[in-house]
Amino acid sequence: MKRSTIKDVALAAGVAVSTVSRVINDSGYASRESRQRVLKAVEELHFQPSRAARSLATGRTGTVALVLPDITNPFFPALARGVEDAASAAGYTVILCNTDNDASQEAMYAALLRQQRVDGVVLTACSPNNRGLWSQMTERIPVVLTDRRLEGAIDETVFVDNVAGAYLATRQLLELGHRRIGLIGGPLGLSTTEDRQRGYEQALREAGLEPDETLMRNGDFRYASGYARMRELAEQHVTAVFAANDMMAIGAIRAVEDAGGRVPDHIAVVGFDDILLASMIKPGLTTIAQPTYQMGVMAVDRLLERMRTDATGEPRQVVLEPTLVVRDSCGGKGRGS
Amino acid sequence: MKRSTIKDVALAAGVAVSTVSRVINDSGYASRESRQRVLKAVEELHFQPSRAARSLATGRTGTVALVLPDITNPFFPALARGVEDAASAAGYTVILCNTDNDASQEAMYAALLRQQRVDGVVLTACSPNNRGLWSQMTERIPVVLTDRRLEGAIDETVFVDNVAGAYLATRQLLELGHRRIGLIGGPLGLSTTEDRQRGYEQALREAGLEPDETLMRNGDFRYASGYARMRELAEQHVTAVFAANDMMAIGAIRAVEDAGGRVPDHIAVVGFDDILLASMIKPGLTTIAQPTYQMGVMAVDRLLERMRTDATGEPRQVVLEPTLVVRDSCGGKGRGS
DNA sequence: CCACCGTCCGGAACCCTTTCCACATTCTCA
DNA sequence: TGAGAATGTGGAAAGGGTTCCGGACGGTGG
Repeated sequence: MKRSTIKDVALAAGVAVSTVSRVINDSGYASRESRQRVLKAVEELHFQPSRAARSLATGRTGTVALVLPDITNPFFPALARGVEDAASAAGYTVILCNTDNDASQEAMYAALLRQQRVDGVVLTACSPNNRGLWSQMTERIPVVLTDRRLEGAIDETVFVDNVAGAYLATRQLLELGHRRIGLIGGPLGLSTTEDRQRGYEQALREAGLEPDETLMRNGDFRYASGYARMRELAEQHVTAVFAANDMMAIGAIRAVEDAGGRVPDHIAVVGFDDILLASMIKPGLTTIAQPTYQMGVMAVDRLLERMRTDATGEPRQVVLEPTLVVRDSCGGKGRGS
Repeated sequence: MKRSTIKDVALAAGVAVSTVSRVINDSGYASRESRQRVLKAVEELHFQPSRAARSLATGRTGTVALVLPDITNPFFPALARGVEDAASAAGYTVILCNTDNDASQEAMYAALLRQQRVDGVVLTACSPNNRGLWSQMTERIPVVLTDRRLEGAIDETVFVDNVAGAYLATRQLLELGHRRIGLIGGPLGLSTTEDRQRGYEQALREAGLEPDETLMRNGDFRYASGYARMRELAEQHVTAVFAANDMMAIGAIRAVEDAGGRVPDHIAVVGFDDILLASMIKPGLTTIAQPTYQMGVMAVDRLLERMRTDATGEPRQVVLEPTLVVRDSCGGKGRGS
């Protein structure tokens, strides 16, 4: 049994294809009479318009791409849900692209998406390397950045104020009396890494402390690197650590415990992201909460806006406010979940 | 600057469109001479064939859908990576569909995917309710099930032997001397729930114990339900618990600790899945490892196979073997990571 | 020398829908 | 009542590829 086309419907309903098209798209005129006949035929024939044909005719695909480093990193699923829910509510389909933190993989996807003619892209770039590619893409297809900036390429962005977040985290530790506070930063070259480091330094300076290079290390946002950097920092006799994301913070906690120490008694830890995990581990992780899901939703909102207006209008930077969530890992007054 | 089409290329290369098509698809004959001219023109004009037009002409979209309950559940990202890597390697694009454990949402996606004319679907069904819909879809589009069965609808499946896994988990606890072993099962109606319960009961019976209804509870695979069920089971004086997934197991551990108990000293816990988290928490979670990533890869393999052969040939059931990973949460000999 | 085959290539039909245009009918209001 | 608007409809072009078909050409074997 072949799939029925708009022609079959037209035939069955005794009208022209153009009339059928008008009815199912609710555009232009159609009498009560023919509308009903068409609807009935559609029903009977189980007609489903072909997306491909429609795309070809309209030049729009009803598809947006979500490009991110690795969905396996617990930060991204929440973002993905936000993107998908918002896109799906607006009638769009989401295609998933994991770049695996690999610039060439990312470049491959960029090419693919051009060919696919996706209507928009939500991008968390894995490195600045493909700046050219993406900025070139923006000329045709709206792109909005989440989580990270991509300097000099795309200015349509949605993310939290990372400087402020890191500042909050560090100040929390300072207020608890810590003076030797280590930093486990993210990978070099990412705006998030830089911003969070800046917030950290800013808080220190404000407290009259000079940032100390020997207390600052860079990880790769993964558990194992948090664990390893913590070991190194322990030797520097830090009493507290701010980790640039929760996975590394959790790694750090485990490193302290494995070395026979206790968190927060011997070393206090604060993270960044507030992934689900943060409240499940023991001690509960004090961290900077990002409205991650919301970020995904807003990214799509901006995308839809730009798609509607044909990408005219100034790019906009949406900045969300991070908040401090106090749990047990930093000690002091905190006694949260 | 408009996008260039195959016609532009043909013009630039001084050949017919059909020749261009033959060259870029590497099908049919083309002389060295014209091949080079075409390739040069493609290069110069930055020609990218339109996916939509191609789909329309060939009837294939180069797209597979990944339908799952919720990417936010840490089990699924690994699966998703497997699916995406395999699909992408084969030149396919993955579209992401979160059903949010909602049958009507799932039905909505089923309809959408029909319209999209995806070439295949990797499905983790959220309930048996849409059995009809999916089995109907299978007539046109290959569907392979992962993680869960969908009785009487689709027989092309890839997942682990859940009975064996649960059996392993329970036997581990039995061998450590436990006799009052609680079960925190999954939601009713899922094959995984049933199978894991069966494996649990089987191990008990084999040890001469009769499964005790009062020690068996059902959760929803989420942390909070693990926590809550554990509280109930504690009142039944269990000395060990097998939770049907890791998230609930972690909830259970936390419940024990919050009640002042210790894991595994007072109550031993074994989970199922071996999500990344399992090795990061303290105590390390003893659990049944599933080759989740691999599952995704194999699902796509099966899909491609069925797509190639036009879905003829008997559906196949791929059964992967789960393995026991011993860490700290069950006590005894285990001293893993 | 002729028949046939393999190679090469262009023309045109086809995939399915949207949309523009033209025409016909009915309404509305001066 | 008649002009012009509003409404309803069908035909056909357009969108960008793939693929079938048939013709041209050169080589090979009988």
